[in-house]
Amino acid sequence: MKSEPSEVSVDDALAAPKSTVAWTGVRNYQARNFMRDGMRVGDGVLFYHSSCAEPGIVGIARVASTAYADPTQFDAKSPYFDPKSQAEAPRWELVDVQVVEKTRNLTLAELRASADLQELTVLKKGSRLSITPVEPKHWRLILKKLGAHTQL
DNA sequence: GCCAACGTTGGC
DNA sequence: GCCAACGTTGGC
Repeated sequence: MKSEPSEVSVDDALAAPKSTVAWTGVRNYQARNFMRDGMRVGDGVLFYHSSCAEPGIVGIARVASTAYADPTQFDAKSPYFDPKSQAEAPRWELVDVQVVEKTRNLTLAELRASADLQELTVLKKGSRLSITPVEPKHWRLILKKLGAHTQL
């Protein structure tokens, strides 16, 4: 899951109550569907910093809730406000994400240089989605490269 | 700031 | 349903 550190960094998430943040602001249907249909409480998450000096995976997290309506879509003052979304039929949903471990920055350059990660969705050409699935084999490889203590 | 590679919108 | 125009993402 990508986050711009200027918005919410892994340190911001760690500093939040229970190291948990609501993953607000996803405004892409495919990414929303991954959260709504593809995630279960306890699933592992790779916390990725994007649009910054050194993009890369900076932490391990877990899905901490099932999907629910993203409140920012109804907040006229929020940059994520969606005037077309109706309270009875919210367009946008989110999950809570709990950081389990802050890791070193496994940089995008390092990911791209890894022969065994070439099929990772987020590395594919044209991949812009802020949320992409990770195959179990890639998950294991990445945790190893991160030197993670966590086993999820 | 540039720009490739998307996704969305809306006229027809 | 088509598709041009526009908007966004995100690395560089």
